[in-house]
Parts: sequence; structure tokens; C-alpha cells
Amino acid sequence: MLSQQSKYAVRGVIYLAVHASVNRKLGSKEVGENINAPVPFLAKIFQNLNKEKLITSAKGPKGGFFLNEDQLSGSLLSVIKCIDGNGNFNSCFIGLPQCSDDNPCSIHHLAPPLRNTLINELKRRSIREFAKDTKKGKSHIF
Amino acid sequence: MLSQQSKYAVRGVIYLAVHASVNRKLGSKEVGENINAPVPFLAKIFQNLNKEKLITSAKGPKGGFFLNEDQLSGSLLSVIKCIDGNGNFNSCFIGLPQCSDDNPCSIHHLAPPLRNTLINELKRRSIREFAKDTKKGKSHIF
DNA sequence: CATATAAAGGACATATTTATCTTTTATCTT
DNA sequence: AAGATAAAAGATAAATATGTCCTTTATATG
Repeated sequence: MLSQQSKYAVRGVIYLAVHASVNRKLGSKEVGENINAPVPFLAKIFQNLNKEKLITSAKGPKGGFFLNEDQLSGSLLSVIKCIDGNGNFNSCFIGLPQCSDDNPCSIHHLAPPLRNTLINELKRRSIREFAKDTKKGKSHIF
Repeated sequence: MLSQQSKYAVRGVIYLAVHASVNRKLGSKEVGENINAPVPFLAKIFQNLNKEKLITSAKGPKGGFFLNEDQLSGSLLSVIKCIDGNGNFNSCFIGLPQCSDDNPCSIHHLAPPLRNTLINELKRRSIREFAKDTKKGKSHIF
């Protein structure tokens, strides 16, 4: 469903949301080591997220990454889409190029409702909310 | 969610269920061309499905593949598992090695219920049923 | 039995994804 | 301004998934 890249992205973003701020920017090194992701690979991912303004970066000493208030209000879905594009989510479950309600594949009625529920939640809930759960110890990211 | 391989497997198996029988065995060539899958690649996939007795094969003239009554009663989930293993289905949505109800990831409460619904349907409904829908024109596989 | 047919098996090729490394650019601190 | 720090950028490497090809084995049919 999600590529390895966007899994690292989701975990990395949540880690930033929990632990970083303007006054406490974090390097890819610290994040990668804590979420168990290859550091240089995560750095590339953060680079792309920064290009799309989904996270904030600063160079130089005391530099690093964090999410500003606006970005904390964003969704994990936009993080996933930034990395994977729409493809993985919207494509037919059994890989038919043209699969729709009008021209459904054999299991069309099964997959999309479930997928849509998931997508809607990933869109509706803010990254801030997910971070809050993690802070409370309700969930973990490593 | 599903690898390309198991997508071909699902489409191929349904095609066999619809069009093949003991008296009308089909070659990988006919199936591949009709479900829009690379023929030699599909041949490999059928080989593996046959090893696990999920489809039946016969060599020589008039040889080919088909599903016997027993196999028609089987599930698409076993086809998918034969090709992909359990990994793709059971693994954590954001890739945590240890993610469970006790030690949930940030989105653990979202994904599994949906995934389980899908898995249960893929387990409960027989391949015969899926084939019936396709025959009735309710769904398609190419 | 000889021949043709079609799957089985294994080696090979390509593409994509994942991961690493090195150099450059920006910026904070002294 | 000089040096140190950390991200940006781009090239390269490794691993995995996808796809192809060729030889061997089994078997139905004349």
C-alpha cells in the first residue's frame, strides 16, 4: 500500500511533530536513528517534503527540520501523496488499468469502500492529533 | 498492497475459473493475452500456483491449466498468500516491525479493521463465486 | 514408436526501488 | 571574516521485483 519511502516519511514527520520545534530543530541523523530508518535515505525524503513545504528546514549550525504550526495542521495523506503520488492509493486492487464503478473488477465492491475510509481519516485528522496520541503514549513510531 | 505478481495471479485464476475446465485446459499464452499479462511471467506464476495445488496443470498436447471443483471452492486469499506470503497483508501500515494492539503504531486503529474486512471477504468467498459474477457480466478481469 | 505440444525448470536481462556517498551551498557562532 | 555545522544536490551503488529466454521433461495422438 505504502512504499518504504512514505513509511519512513510518515514516521519521520510524526517524530518531528512530537520532538522538534523552531527552537529545537532536529537533523536527519537524530530522526533516522530514532525511527529506525537509513539516515541518508531519510535525508532525501525530508528534502522532498521540504520542497513541498510539508516540513521546514534550516541550514547551518542549530539547523535541522521541524514542523511549523501550519504544517502541524496538515495531514498525513499529503505527506504520503508527496512521496508516492496518487497511484498507490487510487489504483485498482488487482491492477486493472480501467476499473471504476461502471466497469468494476471482480473485487471492486470490496476494496474501495475500505480504502476510502482510510484515506478520509488520513485526510481529516491533523498531524498534530497523531503527534498528541504519540506523546500520550497511546501509540509509538519505532 | 498486492504485488504485480499476485495481481496477475488473481486475474489469471479468475480467468481460468471462468473459461477453463478438465475438458478445456488453457495455456499461459491464451490466459496471458486475455488478462493483459506478460505470458512467460504468468507461466512462472502458474507454475508456483500449481506447486501449491491451487490450480491444476497438465503437460503435452491438450495440456494446460484449469481449476478442479476443489480448487474452485478455494479462496483468492490463498492465491495471494501463495505468491506474496503473509507479509504484505499482515505488516504494519507504516512499516513498524513490532506493531500490535498492545503496542500500536500511530495509525494502528485505522488500518487493521479495514484490512481485516477485506481479508475476511477474500477468505470467505470462493473463487467459484467470483467467477460467477464475472460470467454474469457483473465484473471484468481485463 | 515418432512427433508435436505444452508445462517445468533454471539461467539471464531489465527496471524500479532502496540506499549511500561526495561535493556544494547556506548560515550560525566566535 | 573564519571556521564549523547542517541541509541541498547530484552521482553512484545495491537490492529487489519484474520480465524473458532456452533447455528439459512429460504426454496425448497419429
